[in-house]
Amino acid sequence: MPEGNIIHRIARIHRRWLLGRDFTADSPQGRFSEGARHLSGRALVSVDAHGKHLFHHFDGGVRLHIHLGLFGNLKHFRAGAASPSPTCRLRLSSPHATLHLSGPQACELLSPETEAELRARLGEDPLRPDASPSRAFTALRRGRTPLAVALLDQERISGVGNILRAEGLFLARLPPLRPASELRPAGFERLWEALRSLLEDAARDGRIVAPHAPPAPWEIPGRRREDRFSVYDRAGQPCPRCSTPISRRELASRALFFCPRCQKTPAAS
DNA sequence: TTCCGATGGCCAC
DNA sequence: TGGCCCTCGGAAC
Repeated sequence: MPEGNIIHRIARIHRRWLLGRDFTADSPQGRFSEGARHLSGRALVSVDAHGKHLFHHFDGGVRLHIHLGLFGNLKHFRAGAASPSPTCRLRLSSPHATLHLSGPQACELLSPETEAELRARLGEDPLRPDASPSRAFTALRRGRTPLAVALLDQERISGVGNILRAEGLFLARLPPLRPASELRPAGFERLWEALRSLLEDAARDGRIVAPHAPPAPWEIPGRRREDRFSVYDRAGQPCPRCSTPISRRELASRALFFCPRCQKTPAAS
């Protein structure tokens, strides 16, 4: 269940282990049988992540686009693969590794033109080396929509989901409900750096961990997932900076978490 | 065993 | 704005 960090992590793993390998493809679930036939027998040429989207290019110019959505899951097996679940949409197998994709929002083959159109609509991705903070700043400030809503708009900035939005705004001490147009350069710089470093750490470690979180390991009894976060999913619990109870509210049908005190003013400065 | 919510996003109204 | 899609882990019985 992915924000951009997971997508980049997957892309890095695939680049390291799978580039140049020949794959056979099938669709145990049957919903991607036609596409799998086109992929089968081809070598993986490149893997790219942009925001929450994955682009795998195979030889012969075959392009696979994957978007995991809310439920999608991509498993890797470097040796003996488990048998695929009945919902496995796409299985890619080589002697070196096997991938099982289930529950994706998108799993499709794209023409070069369609892929270009899709990518042109995506905003700056803080994890991409070609990301332009100044373009992101301009895109984010467009209109009077609340900053917290603008952050989830993948056409402005891509890769940020509901957890990173909450944690990023908290780290940058920005008021989530202020109009995005009021965001000042200093506030944006704090936000961009917060998102970039949260994403980078999470892409490396495989999960989002806020700087205020207690030290790992996370698997010890009694510890809950939300202990990794500063504000996300922590309504009513004390803010790690000022001990004010964390607020939760519904915004555009997504839950928003923030500290009502230290994310108040000095506004978007 | 059942049920519900979730790190997303599309489409119709 | 609401409905819908897709899957699954953990909470609730």
